[in-house]
Amino acid sequence: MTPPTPRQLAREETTARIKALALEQLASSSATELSLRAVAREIGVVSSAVYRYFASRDELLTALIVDAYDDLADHLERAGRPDRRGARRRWLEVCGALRAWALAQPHRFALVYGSAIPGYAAPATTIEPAGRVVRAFCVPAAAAGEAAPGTRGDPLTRALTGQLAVTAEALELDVDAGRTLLLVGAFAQVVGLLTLELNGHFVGGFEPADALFEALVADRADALGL
Amino acid sequence: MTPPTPRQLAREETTARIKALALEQLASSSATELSLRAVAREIGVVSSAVYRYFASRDELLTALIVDAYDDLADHLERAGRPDRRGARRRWLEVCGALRAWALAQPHRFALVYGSAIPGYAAPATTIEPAGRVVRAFCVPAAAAGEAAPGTRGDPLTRALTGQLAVTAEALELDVDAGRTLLLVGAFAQVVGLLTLELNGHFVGGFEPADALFEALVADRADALGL
DNA sequence: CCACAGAAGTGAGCACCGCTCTTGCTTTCC
DNA sequence: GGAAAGCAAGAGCGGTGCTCACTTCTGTGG
Repeated sequence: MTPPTPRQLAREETTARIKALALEQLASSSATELSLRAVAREIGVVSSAVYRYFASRDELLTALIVDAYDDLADHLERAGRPDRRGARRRWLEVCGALRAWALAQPHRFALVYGSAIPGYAAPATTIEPAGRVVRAFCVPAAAAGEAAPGTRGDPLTRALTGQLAVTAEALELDVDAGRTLLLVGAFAQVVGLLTLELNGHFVGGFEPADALFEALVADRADALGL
Repeated sequence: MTPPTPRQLAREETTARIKALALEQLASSSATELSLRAVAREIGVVSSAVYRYFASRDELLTALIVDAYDDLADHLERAGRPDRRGARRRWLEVCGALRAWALAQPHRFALVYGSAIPGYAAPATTIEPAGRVVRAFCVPAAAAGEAAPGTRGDPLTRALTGQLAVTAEALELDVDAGRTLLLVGAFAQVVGLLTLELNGHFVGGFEPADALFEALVADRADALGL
């Protein structure tokens, strides 16, 4: 392994600067308003120079998305790390961490869980870090507890059971189909709540939405037998 | 009431044409890509002429959003209209109608429940039709059934109970706090599921997501005592 | 040590965008 | 019939993403 040349170092630093500046700009506007030209202007370089680092605006966006997934996964893993707290407590805190992260940087949440950018098709690069997030979300709730969805005795269809098994497998989670179903449902609920909250659908009703969020998360913890 | 002059008629027709074309364009790209100029080009008019009908791009978007809410609310109301079907069946069909609507016109779903457009702040005009939607979602589940969230005996906080009551009041629903909580949770879950599904987060896991959706909705129906 | 390949940065340019403003034409209303 | 209001046109401003031919810089191998 040859040591990195100064040039490589410079390149990495410039790349990081571009990403940081882009993120900053994103924070004060929105995904649509990310302007390569503005970023270039701010790092004191002509717009076309940025294309040495990112082939297109979409590629920059993708880099930011991957970073966001990774950062979020880190947060969740930290909040859910195994320790003396009980499983319920840990899971509740993971949910809280997810909301805190989303509230602190709504633009990043929108980037990963908001509506798709124009023609933008998420490249395969993003699916692994995206998986890390939902894995971190599920882990504390996977270990302990007995529970099954209350599907009034209707057994899950074979197809669904299969999909659930595949998903659990892909996330390296050792949980049965019923529990996986509940976990996916809980994740969707949290994403939905945050989507609604961040987009102002709760204005006039739930503001702040802290209590609402906590009550619903507690309800899901109960259902999961935590 | 004087009869509408030809000019007024023409104006309405042009307005409708603009909206229709804009929607069409939206369907094949995304909210970001709605171009006033392209719309103008397509109806065979110079770009500045469109500003006689909508003061800005945002105003056009707002009009489309209101239309979308109204259309969705119509669909849900139709799916949930009281009849010989039981409450459970009706509510399940409302959920199904919501998903069907979203799958059939993902761009419109993104418009109303996706991440906020750039600097766009939803004007007050949108909150009433938005309310219609969630009301239609709740109505079939409001009437019958006994159920409470499984918050392990922890009573809801006073603040939350208040918020829930205000919300139920605003939606003209006669339901207690616990039930309102579950309904809001169910709505968030459905929105979350659709957000994830439409943005490709289920690729490789749940595809199609029909069975997943149905199982989770059935689970919520159980919790609601339907 | 220094020439030279390749990387980094430049600047002009293309086609597009939202939006404004002036300038005429047409319809409505008194 | 004439004034007022509505409508469309077209030029223009400042912005966007992206390309390309060009120069400047720099690290390395002979």
